[in-house]
Amino acid sequence: MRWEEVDSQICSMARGLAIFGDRWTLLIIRDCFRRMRRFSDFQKSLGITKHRLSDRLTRLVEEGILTKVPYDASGKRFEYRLTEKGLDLYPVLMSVVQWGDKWVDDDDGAPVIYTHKLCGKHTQPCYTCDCCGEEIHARDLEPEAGPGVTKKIARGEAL
Amino acid sequence: MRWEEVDSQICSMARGLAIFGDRWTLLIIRDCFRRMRRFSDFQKSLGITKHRLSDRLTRLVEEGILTKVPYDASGKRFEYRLTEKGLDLYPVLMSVVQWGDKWVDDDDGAPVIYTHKLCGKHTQPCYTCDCCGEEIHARDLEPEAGPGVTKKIARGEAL
DNA sequence: TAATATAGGTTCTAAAATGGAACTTATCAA
DNA sequence: TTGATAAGTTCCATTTTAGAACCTATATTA
Repeated sequence: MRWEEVDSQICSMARGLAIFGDRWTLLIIRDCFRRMRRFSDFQKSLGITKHRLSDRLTRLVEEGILTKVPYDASGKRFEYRLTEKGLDLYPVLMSVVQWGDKWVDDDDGAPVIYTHKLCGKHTQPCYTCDCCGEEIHARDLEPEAGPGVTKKIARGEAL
Repeated sequence: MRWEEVDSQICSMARGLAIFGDRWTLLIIRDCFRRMRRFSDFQKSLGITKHRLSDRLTRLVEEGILTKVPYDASGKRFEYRLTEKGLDLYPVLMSVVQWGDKWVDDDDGAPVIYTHKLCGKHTQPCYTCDCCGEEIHARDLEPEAGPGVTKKIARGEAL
């Protein structure tokens, strides 16, 4: 299978990764969360080639994760800003950061620590059940077919 | 910059993505969480070429995310199983799934829904502050330099 | 006003990664 | 003993990427 076809899987992970699961894309989004907005800033930060960067930004705009906003009088220079769809990637980034803090640490500890603006304390955000509030670890969840599958079966779209 | 060099950044995200932030790797890990363990099963599930799969599995074993366990008398056929380091990627996968459920839905709804084994209810796991328990959204956290940066500065390793 | 710098790209080429198919070696099952 | 299955490896054509050079329009400086 070609990588372009992975989004044909009935799987939210495959569909998500088809958009941002390649080299560089999530790092560009990381920089957006760091308030970076301009072409040249991304380029300096990442060391990615202009060609690649241009390609990735175009795709992120097409996918509705970034918007292009003109920032000078000419209207021909643009900033790239996270949309709501892009901002919603925050948990994805934070979970990668937390895994990295724990497992690819170089013995100095986390490069960045976080204060929760709401409660004012240093926080280690964690994944919890929205019903009981308990932290969720691997295998704590039992999956079953959801409407995205059962509706298709009901319509006779075989699986 | 070459992709291989991204892990030189003092950034847990870059270091994590250097390991699993390319095509296929996270989908292989997804299949591991679905209890898939054998070469041919991964191949059927993903449609990836054997060459690519062999390469990715080797790297995941090298990185300590999977272990290779012989499963027959000959000791020459192996299963691939998640290590603790691999199991810890669960929040990464779940946050991608949740984003996909919300944003690349095809109007039928989530392909998979989850029951929390502990409390027995359907759950939408969410990111919360470990101090106050409130859900965390984009921009709710204030980042500051952590020991992974300050210690390096103290040792005179410029940034 | 001319020259230079900066931003945001595009075009070109060589190198690296990928996809697809064929081949290998060893076990298993009929 | 024949064929099927598992777990790969090797080879080659195609696609993607990195790096550099080039382009165009505005902004700044001399």
